Amino acid sequence: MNAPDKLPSPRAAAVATELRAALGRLKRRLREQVITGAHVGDLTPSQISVLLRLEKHGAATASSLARAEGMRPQSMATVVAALETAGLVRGTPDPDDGRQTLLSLTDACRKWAKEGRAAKQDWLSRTISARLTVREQDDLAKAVTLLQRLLDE
Amino acid sequence: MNAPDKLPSPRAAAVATELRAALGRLKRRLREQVITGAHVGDLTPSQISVLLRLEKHGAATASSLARAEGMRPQSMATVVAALETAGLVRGTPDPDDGRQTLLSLTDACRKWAKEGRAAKQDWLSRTISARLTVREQDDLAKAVTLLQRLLDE
DNA sequence: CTAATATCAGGACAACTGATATAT
DNA sequence: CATATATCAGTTTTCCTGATATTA
Repeated sequence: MNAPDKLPSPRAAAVATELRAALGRLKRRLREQVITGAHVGDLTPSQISVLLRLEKHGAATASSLARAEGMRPQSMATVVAALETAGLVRGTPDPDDGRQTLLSLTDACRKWAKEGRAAKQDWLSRTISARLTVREQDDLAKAVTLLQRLLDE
Repeated sequence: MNAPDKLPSPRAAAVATELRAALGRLKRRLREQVITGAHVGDLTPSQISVLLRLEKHGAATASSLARAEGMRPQSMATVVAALETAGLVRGTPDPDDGRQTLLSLTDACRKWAKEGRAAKQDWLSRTISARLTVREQDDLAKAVTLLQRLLDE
Protein backbone atom coordinates (compact mmCIF):
# COMPACT_ATOMS: atom_id res chain seq x y z
CA MET A 1 0.00 0.00 0.00
CA ASN A 2 1.98 2.96 1.24
CA ALA A 3 5.44 3.38 2.62
CA PRO A 4 5.11 2.50 6.32
CA ASP A 5 6.30 5.92 7.44
CA LYS A 6 6.03 6.80 11.06
CA LEU A 7 5.36 10.42 10.24
CA PRO A 8 2.47 11.46 8.01
CA SER A 9 3.38 13.18 4.79
CA PRO A 10 2.67 16.90 4.57
CA ARG A 11 0.06 16.06 1.99
CA ALA A 12 -1.78 13.77 4.39
CA ALA A 13 -1.65 16.41 7.09
CA ALA A 14 -3.09 19.04 4.76
CA VAL A 15 -5.88 16.76 3.61
CA ALA A 16 -6.69 15.86 7.19
CA THR A 17 -6.90 19.50 8.20
CA GLU A 18 -9.17 20.47 5.34
CA LEU A 19 -11.29 17.39 5.91
CA ARG A 20 -11.77 18.24 9.56
CA ALA A 21 -12.85 21.74 8.70
CA ALA A 22 -15.29 20.60 6.06
CA LEU A 23 -16.63 18.00 8.47
CA GLY A 24 -17.68 20.57 11.02
CA ARG A 25 -19.44 22.74 8.50
CA LEU A 26 -21.18 19.79 6.91
CA LYS A 27 -22.37 18.60 10.28
CA ARG A 28 -23.92 21.97 11.07
CA ARG A 29 -25.57 22.18 7.69
CA LEU A 30 -27.10 18.75 8.05
CA ARG A 31 -28.44 19.46 11.48
CA GLU A 32 -29.92 22.70 10.25
CA GLN A 33 -31.84 20.69 7.68
CA VAL A 34 -33.01 18.13 10.17
CA ILE A 35 -34.41 20.80 12.45
CA THR A 36 -36.03 23.24 10.05
CA GLY A 37 -37.24 20.77 7.45
CA ALA A 38 -40.04 18.52 8.56
CA HIS A 39 -38.94 16.05 5.93
CA VAL A 40 -38.84 12.43 6.87
CA GLY A 41 -35.86 12.05 4.57
CA ASP A 42 -33.63 13.93 6.93
CA LEU A 43 -32.51 11.40 9.47
CA THR A 44 -29.41 11.79 11.58
CA PRO A 45 -26.20 10.27 10.22
CA SER A 46 -26.29 7.60 12.91
CA GLN A 47 -29.79 6.58 11.95
CA ILE A 48 -28.89 6.45 8.27
CA SER A 49 -25.86 4.37 9.05
CA VAL A 50 -27.90 1.82 10.96
CA LEU A 51 -30.48 1.47 8.21
CA LEU A 52 -27.71 1.01 5.66
CA ARG A 53 -26.08 -1.67 7.72
CA LEU A 54 -29.30 -3.57 8.29
CA GLU A 55 -29.99 -3.48 4.58
CA LYS A 56 -26.54 -4.77 3.69
CA HIS A 57 -25.97 -7.38 6.35
CA GLY A 58 -29.47 -8.31 7.41
CA ALA A 59 -30.98 -8.46 10.89
CA ALA A 60 -28.80 -7.79 13.90
CA THR A 61 -28.98 -7.03 17.60
CA ALA A 62 -28.59 -3.56 19.02
CA SER A 63 -25.34 -4.56 20.67
CA SER A 64 -23.77 -5.89 17.50
CA LEU A 65 -24.83 -2.74 15.69
CA ALA A 66 -23.19 -0.67 18.40
CA ARG A 67 -19.95 -2.61 18.02
CA ALA A 68 -20.00 -2.22 14.26
CA GLU A 69 -20.57 1.51 14.49
CA GLY A 70 -18.03 2.07 17.22
CA MET A 71 -20.74 3.30 19.55
CA ARG A 72 -21.88 2.40 23.07
CA PRO A 73 -24.84 0.01 23.35
CA GLN A 74 -26.79 2.62 25.31
CA SER A 75 -26.32 5.19 22.57
CA MET A 76 -27.35 2.70 19.93
CA ALA A 77 -30.48 1.94 21.92
CA THR A 78 -31.56 5.56 21.51
CA VAL A 79 -30.96 5.48 17.77
CA VAL A 80 -32.85 2.23 17.40
CA ALA A 81 -35.74 3.52 19.48
CA ALA A 82 -36.09 6.50 17.16
CA LEU A 83 -36.13 4.26 14.11
CA GLU A 84 -38.71 2.01 15.73
CA THR A 85 -41.08 4.84 16.48
CA ALA A 86 -40.58 6.06 12.91
CA GLY A 87 -41.72 2.63 11.78
CA LEU A 88 -38.54 1.95 9.82
CA VAL A 89 -37.21 -0.83 12.00
CA ARG A 90 -38.86 -3.63 13.95
CA GLY A 91 -37.52 -5.69 16.81
CA THR A 92 -38.48 -9.33 17.34
CA PRO A 93 -37.28 -11.38 20.30
CA ASP A 94 -34.80 -14.09 19.41
CA PRO A 95 -36.49 -17.46 20.09
CA ASP A 96 -33.17 -19.14 20.86
CA ASP A 97 -31.63 -16.50 23.07
CA GLY A 98 -34.02 -14.61 25.28
CA ARG A 99 -31.52 -11.85 25.94
CA GLN A 100 -31.42 -10.66 22.38
CA THR A 101 -33.83 -8.72 20.25
CA LEU A 102 -33.25 -9.08 16.54
CA LEU A 103 -33.73 -5.88 14.59
CA SER A 104 -34.79 -5.84 10.97
CA LEU A 105 -36.07 -3.35 8.43
CA THR A 106 -39.81 -3.08 8.03
CA ASP A 107 -41.44 -3.51 4.65
CA ALA A 108 -42.36 0.13 4.82
CA CYS A 109 -38.70 1.04 5.14
CA ARG A 110 -37.66 -1.12 2.19
CA LYS A 111 -40.33 0.35 0.02
CA TRP A 112 -39.43 3.83 1.17
CA ALA A 113 -35.75 3.34 0.41
CA LYS A 114 -36.42 1.66 -2.91
CA GLU A 115 -38.57 4.42 -4.21
CA GLY A 116 -35.87 6.85 -3.21
CA ARG A 117 -38.51 9.14 -1.88
CA ALA A 118 -36.45 9.78 1.21
CA ALA A 119 -33.29 10.71 -0.60
CA LYS A 120 -34.99 12.88 -3.15
CA GLN A 121 -36.31 15.24 -0.55
CA ASP A 122 -32.99 15.34 1.15
CA TRP A 123 -30.88 18.51 1.12
CA LEU A 124 -27.54 16.80 0.68
CA SER A 125 -28.70 14.71 -2.27
CA ARG A 126 -30.24 17.70 -3.95
CA THR A 127 -27.11 19.79 -3.50
CA ILE A 128 -24.79 17.08 -4.74
CA SER A 129 -26.97 16.57 -7.76
CA ALA A 130 -27.30 20.25 -8.51
CA ARG A 131 -23.75 21.48 -7.96
CA LEU A 132 -21.57 18.56 -8.99
CA THR A 133 -21.09 17.06 -12.42
CA VAL A 134 -21.63 13.35 -12.80
CA ARG A 135 -17.88 12.93 -13.01
CA GLU A 136 -17.42 14.81 -9.75
CA GLN A 137 -20.11 12.75 -8.09
CA ASP A 138 -18.08 9.69 -8.99
CA ASP A 139 -14.99 11.24 -7.46
CA LEU A 140 -16.91 11.97 -4.30
CA ALA A 141 -18.25 8.44 -4.14
CA LYS A 142 -14.75 7.05 -4.48
CA ALA A 143 -13.54 9.29 -1.68
CA VAL A 144 -16.34 8.07 0.56
CA THR A 145 -15.20 4.48 0.14
CA LEU A 146 -11.71 5.63 1.07
CA LEU A 147 -13.13 7.21 4.21
CA GLN A 148 -14.92 4.00 5.07
CA ARG A 149 -11.65 2.14 4.79
CA LEU A 150 -10.03 4.55 7.23
CA LEU A 151 -12.85 4.07 9.68
CA ASP A 152 -12.80 0.29 9.54
CA GLU A 153 -9.33 0.68 10.97
CA MET B 1 -22.26 21.89 -15.21
CA ASN B 2 -24.98 19.39 -14.55
CA ALA B 3 -28.42 18.97 -15.99
CA PRO B 4 -30.60 21.29 -13.87
CA ASP B 5 -32.84 18.48 -12.76
CA LYS B 6 -35.30 19.11 -9.99
CA LEU B 7 -34.85 15.60 -8.70
CA PRO B 8 -31.46 14.27 -7.63
CA SER B 9 -30.05 11.38 -9.60
CA PRO B 10 -30.05 8.00 -7.88
CA ARG B 11 -26.29 8.24 -7.89
CA ALA B 12 -26.35 11.50 -5.97
CA ALA B 13 -28.78 10.06 -3.46
CA ALA B 14 -26.58 7.02 -2.90
CA VAL B 15 -23.46 9.12 -2.45
CA ALA B 16 -25.30 11.38 -0.03
CA THR B 17 -26.45 8.44 2.04
CA GLU B 18 -23.02 6.88 2.27
CA LEU B 19 -21.48 10.23 3.02
CA ARG B 20 -23.87 10.86 5.87
CA ALA B 21 -23.10 7.49 7.36
CA ALA B 22 -19.35 7.99 7.09
CA LEU B 23 -19.75 11.43 8.58
CA GLY B 24 -21.23 10.12 11.81
CA ARG B 25 -18.58 7.50 12.29
CA LEU B 26 -15.78 9.92 11.52
CA LYS B 27 -17.17 12.42 13.94
CA ARG B 28 -17.19 9.87 16.76
CA ARG B 29 -13.68 8.75 15.97
CA LEU B 30 -12.37 12.28 16.03
CA ARG B 31 -14.02 13.10 19.31
CA GLU B 32 -12.61 9.95 20.81
CA GLN B 33 -9.16 11.19 19.90
CA VAL B 34 -9.78 14.64 21.30
CA ILE B 35 -10.81 13.20 24.63
CA THR B 36 -8.30 10.44 25.19
CA GLY B 37 -5.27 12.02 23.56
CA ALA B 38 -3.87 15.01 25.34
CA HIS B 39 -2.31 16.09 22.05
CA VAL B 40 -2.50 19.72 21.17
CA GLY B 41 -2.84 18.67 17.57
CA ASP B 42 -6.33 17.39 18.16
CA LEU B 43 -8.55 20.43 17.97
CA THR B 44 -12.24 20.32 17.24
CA PRO B 45 -13.28 20.72 13.59
CA SER B 46 -14.72 24.14 14.35
CA GLN B 47 -11.47 25.32 15.84
CA ILE B 48 -9.49 24.00 12.90
CA SER B 49 -11.82 25.70 10.51
CA VAL B 50 -11.39 29.06 12.21
CA LEU B 51 -7.60 28.82 12.21
CA LEU B 52 -7.66 27.89 8.53
CA ARG B 53 -9.85 30.82 7.67
CA LEU B 54 -7.74 33.30 9.61
CA GLU B 55 -4.67 32.02 7.84
CA LYS B 56 -6.25 32.32 4.41
CA HIS B 57 -8.16 35.56 4.72
CA GLY B 58 -6.34 37.40 7.48
CA ALA B 59 -7.72 38.99 10.65
CA ALA B 60 -11.47 39.06 11.23
CA THR B 61 -14.04 39.68 13.94
CA ALA B 62 -15.82 36.90 15.78
CA SER B 63 -19.10 37.87 14.17
CA SER B 64 -17.77 37.76 10.62
CA LEU B 65 -16.20 34.39 11.35
CA ALA B 66 -19.54 33.15 12.61
CA ARG B 67 -21.23 34.28 9.41
CA ALA B 68 -18.58 32.64 7.26
CA GLU B 69 -18.87 29.37 9.11
CA GLY B 70 -22.63 29.35 9.22
CA MET B 71 -22.59 29.48 12.99
CA ARG B 72 -24.18 31.71 15.64
CA PRO B 73 -21.99 34.49 17.06
CA GLN B 74 -22.42 33.08 20.56
CA SER B 75 -21.15 29.68 19.46
CA MET B 76 -18.22 31.23 17.67
CA ALA B 77 -17.35 33.16 20.82
CA THR B 78 -16.81 29.87 22.62
CA VAL B 79 -14.59 28.54 19.87
CA VAL B 80 -12.54 31.72 19.80
CA ALA B 81 -12.18 31.71 23.57
CA ALA B 82 -10.74 28.21 23.45
CA LEU B 83 -8.24 29.23 20.78
CA GLU B 84 -7.23 32.28 22.79
CA THR B 85 -6.53 30.31 25.93
CA ALA B 86 -4.55 27.86 23.80
CA GLY B 87 -2.46 30.82 22.68
CA LEU B 88 -3.20 30.23 19.01
CA VAL B 89 -5.25 33.35 18.42
CA ARG B 90 -5.06 36.88 19.78
CA GLY B 91 -7.72 39.57 19.88
CA THR B 92 -6.87 43.25 19.56
CA PRO B 93 -9.51 45.99 19.81
CA ASP B 94 -10.26 47.73 16.54
CA PRO B 95 -9.03 51.34 16.89
CA ASP B 96 -11.72 52.63 14.49
CA ASP B 97 -14.69 50.71 15.82
CA GLY B 98 -14.80 50.15 19.55
CA ARG B 99 -17.41 47.46 19.26
CA GLN B 100 -15.20 45.08 17.36
CA THR B 101 -12.26 42.94 18.38
CA LEU B 102 -10.03 41.90 15.52
CA LEU B 103 -8.78 38.34 15.78
CA SER B 104 -5.51 37.21 14.28
CA LEU B 105 -3.17 34.24 14.51
CA THR B 106 -0.33 34.47 16.97
CA ASP B 107 3.25 33.95 15.86
CA ALA B 108 3.25 30.81 17.94
CA CYS B 109 0.34 29.48 15.90
CA ARG B 110 1.99 30.26 12.57
CA LYS B 111 5.19 28.58 13.62
CA TRP B 112 3.26 25.64 14.99
CA ALA B 113 1.32 25.19 11.77
CA LYS B 114 4.37 25.67 9.58
CA GLU B 115 6.37 23.02 11.33
CA GLY B 116 3.46 20.70 10.93
CA ARG B 117 4.04 19.51 14.42
CA ALA B 118 0.34 19.69 15.14
CA ALA B 119 -0.72 17.62 12.18
CA LYS B 120 1.91 14.98 12.61
CA GLN B 121 0.65 13.95 15.97
CA ASP B 122 -2.88 13.93 14.76
CA TRP B 123 -4.81 10.67 14.44
CA LEU B 124 -6.51 11.51 11.18
CA SER B 125 -3.29 12.55 9.46
CA ARG B 126 -1.52 9.44 10.64
CA THR B 127 -4.31 7.18 9.46
CA ILE B 128 -4.58 8.84 6.07
CA SER B 129 -0.87 8.56 5.60
CA ALA B 130 -0.70 4.97 6.73
CA ARG B 131 -3.71 3.47 5.00
CA LEU B 132 -4.01 5.42 1.76
CA THR B 133 -1.66 5.47 -1.19
CA VAL B 134 -0.45 8.83 -2.40
CA ARG B 135 -2.80 8.52 -5.33
CA GLU B 136 -5.72 7.90 -3.02
CA GLN B 137 -4.73 10.83 -0.86
CA ASP B 138 -5.00 12.98 -3.96
CA ASP B 139 -8.45 11.60 -4.66
CA LEU B 140 -9.49 12.39 -1.13
CA ALA B 141 -8.12 15.92 -1.36
CA LYS B 142 -10.06 16.48 -4.56
CA ALA B 143 -13.25 15.26 -2.92
CA VAL B 144 -12.72 17.63 -0.01
CA THR B 145 -12.62 20.61 -2.35
CA LEU B 146 -15.85 19.34 -3.86
CA LEU B 147 -17.36 19.25 -0.39
CA GLN B 148 -16.23 22.79 0.26
CA ARG B 149 -17.96 23.89 -2.91
CA LEU B 150 -21.18 22.29 -1.72
CA LEU B 151 -20.89 24.05 1.61
CA ASP B 152 -20.20 27.47 0.15
CA GLU B 153 -23.65 27.06 -1.28
C1' DC C 1 -20.80 -18.12 38.82
C1' DT C 2 -19.47 -15.80 34.56
C1' DA C 3 -20.54 -13.54 30.27
C1' DA C 4 -23.51 -11.05 27.30
C1' DT C 5 -27.45 -8.25 26.66
C1' DA C 6 -30.71 -4.67 27.69
C1' DT C 7 -32.09 -0.69 30.22
C1' DC C 8 -32.29 3.13 33.59
C1' DA C 9 -30.17 7.36 35.34
C1' DG C 10 -27.09 11.11 35.08
C1' DG C 11 -23.21 13.84 32.74
C1' DA C 12 -20.32 16.20 29.14
C1' DC C 13 -20.01 18.77 24.99
C1' DA C 14 -21.02 21.66 21.18
C1' DA C 15 -24.21 23.58 19.01
C1' DC C 16 -28.63 26.22 19.61
C1' DT C 17 -32.15 30.40 21.21
C1' DG C 18 -33.32 34.47 23.91
C1' DA C 19 -32.12 38.62 26.25
C1' DT C 20 -29.10 42.40 27.51
C1' DA C 21 -25.27 45.71 27.49
C1' DT C 22 -22.34 48.71 24.82
C1' DA C 23 -20.52 51.32 21.06
C1' DT C 24 -21.32 53.62 16.23
C1' DC D 1 -32.77 56.09 17.61
C1' DA D 2 -31.16 52.26 14.70
C1' DT D 3 -27.58 48.97 13.89
C1' DA D 4 -23.91 45.92 14.92
C1' DT D 5 -21.14 43.59 18.20
C1' DA D 6 -20.22 41.08 22.39
C1' DT D 7 -21.71 38.45 26.23
C1' DC D 8 -24.63 36.13 29.83
C1' DA D 9 -27.89 32.47 30.74
C1' DG D 10 -30.68 28.53 29.63
C1' DT D 11 -32.08 24.69 26.22
C1' DT D 12 -31.42 20.92 22.98
C1' DT D 13 -29.05 17.07 20.88
C1' DT D 14 -26.12 13.26 20.81
C1' DC D 15 -23.04 11.09 22.55
C1' DC D 16 -20.84 9.45 26.88
C1' DT D 17 -20.17 6.75 31.76
C1' DG D 18 -21.92 4.11 35.69
C1' DA D 19 -25.05 0.88 37.77
C1' DT D 20 -28.55 -2.75 37.66
C1' DA D 21 -31.58 -6.52 36.03
C1' DT D 22 -32.11 -10.55 33.20
C1' DT D 23 -30.87 -14.58 30.68
C1' DA D 24 -27.61 -18.22 28.66
